[in-house]
Order: sequence, then structure tokens, then C-alpha cells
Amino acid sequence: MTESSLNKIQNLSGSLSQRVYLSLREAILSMQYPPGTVIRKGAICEQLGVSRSPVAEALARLSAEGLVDVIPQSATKVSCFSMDEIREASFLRQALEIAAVEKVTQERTDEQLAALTRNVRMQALLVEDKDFVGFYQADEEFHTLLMNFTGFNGVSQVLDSVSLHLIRARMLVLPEEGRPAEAVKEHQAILTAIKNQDVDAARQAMKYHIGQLIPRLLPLEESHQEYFKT
Amino acid sequence: MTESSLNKIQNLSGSLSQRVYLSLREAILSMQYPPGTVIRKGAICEQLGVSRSPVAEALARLSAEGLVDVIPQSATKVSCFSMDEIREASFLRQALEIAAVEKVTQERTDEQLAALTRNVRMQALLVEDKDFVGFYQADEEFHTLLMNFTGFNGVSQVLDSVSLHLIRARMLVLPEEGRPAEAVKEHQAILTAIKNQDVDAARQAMKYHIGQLIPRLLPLEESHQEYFKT
DNA sequence: AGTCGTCAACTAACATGTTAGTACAAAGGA
DNA sequence: TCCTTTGTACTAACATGTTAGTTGACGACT
Repeated sequence: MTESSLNKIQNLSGSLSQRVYLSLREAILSMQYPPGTVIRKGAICEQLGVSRSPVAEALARLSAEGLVDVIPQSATKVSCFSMDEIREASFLRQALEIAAVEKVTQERTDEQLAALTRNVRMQALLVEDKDFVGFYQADEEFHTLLMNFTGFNGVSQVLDSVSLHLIRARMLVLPEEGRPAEAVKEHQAILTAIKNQDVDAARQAMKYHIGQLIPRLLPLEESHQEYFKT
Repeated sequence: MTESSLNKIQNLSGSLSQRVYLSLREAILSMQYPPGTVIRKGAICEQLGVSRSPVAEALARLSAEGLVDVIPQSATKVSCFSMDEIREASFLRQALEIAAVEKVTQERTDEQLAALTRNVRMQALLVEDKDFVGFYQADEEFHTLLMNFTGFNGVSQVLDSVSLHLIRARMLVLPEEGRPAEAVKEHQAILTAIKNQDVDAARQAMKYHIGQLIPRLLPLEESHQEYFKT
């Protein structure tokens, strides 16, 4: 692998710093750069054909988000998981998703309900066809739709930023037999509550749904010990 | 004002970038740099006696947090308020504080309850003495205590980062007659719910408490039109 | 007089040179 | 043999030089 494992930044838009940031972030979240990987500014510069300034800025942002740990004057590493961080991220995600689903349940329009219904139907079809990649995307879209239906444009990005560690850790979890089908059922429960404008039911359904991730992540601390903080 | 309105960075710790970041952030949040203020890298460099690199990095972080708007190749300005952003920040804060108070209500220890009780008592005394600055600090401490009692170390920082626009806007609200006393009562209601381990009451009390801020911020859009996005 | 095009001044963005702190390894002493 | 020490190689952090894009004002043309 002499060639870069980074996405070509030519395909991205924005300033160089922005493109470098997106490229590195993608590499980290997709586990192409697994936890513990040493990131050297020089190597990144060479691979992407840019100078050290935009790379430094990108790494500063990743550091602020907790995706990389900078050891001053020494090295920069992709940050390791810690079960505490994962639990915290799950807590934050739960808080945000619950608040969002409560608001949407109360204020939903028929169009919004229709869009969500369409999405969940699609999920069911994709699982039936065993198209798990497609289901994964539809799953993400379901949650993004909910966030956008709150009427607040930024909450989706905030959710992403607090869920970073979850997204990354989830890449390690093999798709368990039957889990996608369960997830669809949970989404349907949420949808039903939204349809009925039952705030308590929506909250409970969402709480349960988000809570399902942590137990599936727990075994990782044993099975991928090398990715965790000691 | 030839002399800097920025805090001296010598008093801060960490890397130069970090210190510049903290200094600028403080200036923005305290409204020393009101919305719309043009920030020139050169001027900051001169005032703080550093070169452009750490300033650039600091501004990049502030930009990512939404405190400054960078106009490419042209200028950097302290971002203006928008009522949408403020509503969104309030929504996010409500989501986090509610989740936190629910968790603390369920899992609280006697020591935690005692610390909160002590804090609220202090609040009442400070209001009685008309020490509103002291009350403001105790108020903040109350919420910080709650966050820390969730057991998650980072939630307090996440709360700060989503509440940035609220903190800044609140600087414009004059202390209304009687409001601090009301706030103490609301804190007492939250405390009582925590004491009784009544999750629903805690949620309702917190929701009400956080919700009180928005109506008090609404008049700003008229009275300080110059600080708002057009 | 009003409008459009041009140009000069200024800025952020980027590239590159310089400094200083860290880590690791080899050598010397206990 | 193990611990300490010292020196070297490497890195992030910082300073500074360079580029390119934007803005606003001035002047020419309508």
C-alpha cells in the first residue's frame, strides 16, 4: 500500500484545510486508520500533496473533537476507545434523540409522517432483500429525518459530533443475525408513537432503541482490546 | 484604547494556540467583542505578541464552534445572533439538562444530594443579600454539579459548547427584578424532585426552568437589532 | 449624473523555514 | 545485569515569506 489510503481531496469542496479534515475524519471513522495509528504530518502532506498548514489545522479540529490525541512536541495518534467515552456518547445521543422525537411527535405534519413511514417501509424491504448496506443507510436517514423535522438545522450535526465514538465503534460490530429486523421493529414502534402523537410512548421507544447499542458494544472491550485505552 | 481588550495570555496555560483561543473566546462571550466585530489576524498577533499560526488555529476552532464567521480571503467577524440559533441552543440545552437530571434523580447518592442542597441554600442567601454576581456563579455551579453527578466527565463541556450562544446572549439581559428569586425557587423544585427521586417531576421542573430563558431573550431582537443577523 | 469596468490595497489561505521539546537507543557506571 | 545518563533523530509548534481572492474606490464611458 504505497498509495494513499485517504480519499482524494480533489473530490471534495471547500478550503484545503476543510478537505484534509474531511478526508482524515473519514479515514478515522471508517477504521482505515484504526485507534492507535500514529499520524505524521509529513506523511499526510506527502500523500495529499499539500503543505503542513492545512494539515495542522485539520488535526487541530480533529483533536478538539476527540478523534485524535496530540502528544505535544511528539506525536499525534488516532484516539483509542474507552468504554466510558462510549457510554457518555450513548447518553448524549439518547438525550438528543429523545428530545427530538418528543418535539416531532407533538408538532409533526402529515408530510413528515409520510416521509418517515416511507423510510421505515423501505427499511423493511431492504432487510427482506438482505441488503444490509442499504439498510444501514436507511437507518441513518431515519434518524437524520427526525433531527431535521425538529425545525432546527444544526441538531443533526451536533448529534453527529457527539456520536463520533459510537459511529466508529459500530464499525467493529458484525451485523448480528436478526438485529436489522429488530431495529426495523423498533423504528416502527417509534413511528407508531409519532403517528399517534403519543409523547410518552415515543420517548420510551426511542430510549429503548438507542439503548440497544451499548450491550452490543460491550464485548468489544475484550475482543478488540488493542483498540481500547488501558 | 490602544491597549488590548484581551486578557493577557501569560496567565493561561497550555500551548500558545490554546491560550489565544481561550483569550478570544472569553472576549467574545463577555461581549467585549460584540457581534459583528471584525477580527484581524494581524491586530491579534500584535496585541498578544504572537505570530499568525496560533491565531489562525484559534480562529479555526472558534469558527468550527460558530462563534466567528470567516469570509474566505476577506475577513473574520464575530458571528451575529440569530433567534433560530438561540432557540436551537435552548432546545439542545434542555435535552441535555433533562437527561442529566433524570439520571441524577435515579442514581443520586446522599453526598450528591447534600452538595446540591448546600448550593441551593447558598443561592437563597446570595439573593437575599442582593449579591447577584455571586448568585450567577452559584447558578452556574448548580448546573455544573448536576452534569458532573451524571458520572460522565465530558457532558459539562458538551453543554457549554452547545450553550455558547445562550451564554453570550444572556450577557445582554439586564437582571430583572425578582428573576433571581424565581430562579432559586425553580432550582428548589428541581432539588425537591431529586430528593424524592421523582423522575417525572424532575423532568418537568427542569424543562420549565430552562424554558424560562427564551422569553426573556426574545425582546433582544428588537432592542439590540444591530447584533442580529438580518 | 449614473453605471460599469479596472485597479490598488488589504486579507485569509497556503507554503516553507526555524525552534524546541520528546523519545528512544546506545553507552557508561553501579 | 540493571539502572542512569547522554546524545541523536524525529516530531509538533511556532515564525515568517508567498499567493490568491475579495472589497471598495476611483475613473472612464454611456
